[in-house]
Amino acid sequence: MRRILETVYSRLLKAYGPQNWWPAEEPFEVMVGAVLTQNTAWLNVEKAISNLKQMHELDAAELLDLGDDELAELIRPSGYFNVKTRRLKNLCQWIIEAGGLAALSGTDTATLRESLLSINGIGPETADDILLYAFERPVFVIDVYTRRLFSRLGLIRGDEDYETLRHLFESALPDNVPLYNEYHALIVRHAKEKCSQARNCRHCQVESITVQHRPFNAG
DNA sequence: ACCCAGGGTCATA
DNA sequence: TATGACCATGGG
Repeated sequence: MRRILETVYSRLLKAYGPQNWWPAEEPFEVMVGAVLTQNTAWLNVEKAISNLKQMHELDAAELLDLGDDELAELIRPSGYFNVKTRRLKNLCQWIIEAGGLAALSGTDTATLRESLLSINGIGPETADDILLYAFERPVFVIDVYTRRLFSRLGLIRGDEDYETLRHLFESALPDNVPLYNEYHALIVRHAKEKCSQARNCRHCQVESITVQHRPFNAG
């Protein structure tokens, strides 16, 4: 498994180059973006974050001071604005109660993950985006693109539990934050690629991998 | 005019 | 446990 995952990674990297995620300037902006991008095109999230940054310093206390209607209006372009207003405030409240991001950065990864998941509106994927891209913890993010790519390659079925897949990838790969960072970013980059139907497009360079069966006498 | 995008929660069976 | 409804904008 490890071998094939490294092969896929190297092909992705060769096809698309480093993606240098997350597209944000600071950890709190990563966290906000992770909530706003739930089932939403990133382009719309950029508009919402741009609105927030124009009107306010981007920090938890500042967002909590906004009225719900005011915050909702600012993040309107990202869709689900009423739901996301609640979720953002839940996240901000959690940060404040914990004593800020600096205090949270001292928490071990498993505890931090459980704590994030206890926030209403933060599910496994959003939590892992935050853990990996804001707190720089070695957590492999599972999303629909990950399921789609690796089920196409015949490595998974695609409908496994989130935790099942996360553990599969994390146990097959070394704990390596830059690797997990780049891997997930490349999967998303790859998913946006439209296959031109022409042979040798970048999409097919990645997905045409043949899964090698281990010879019977190889141990 | 349609379709879906870097999900998650809640109610129901 | 497992489906289904719901949230909502903007780009292709």
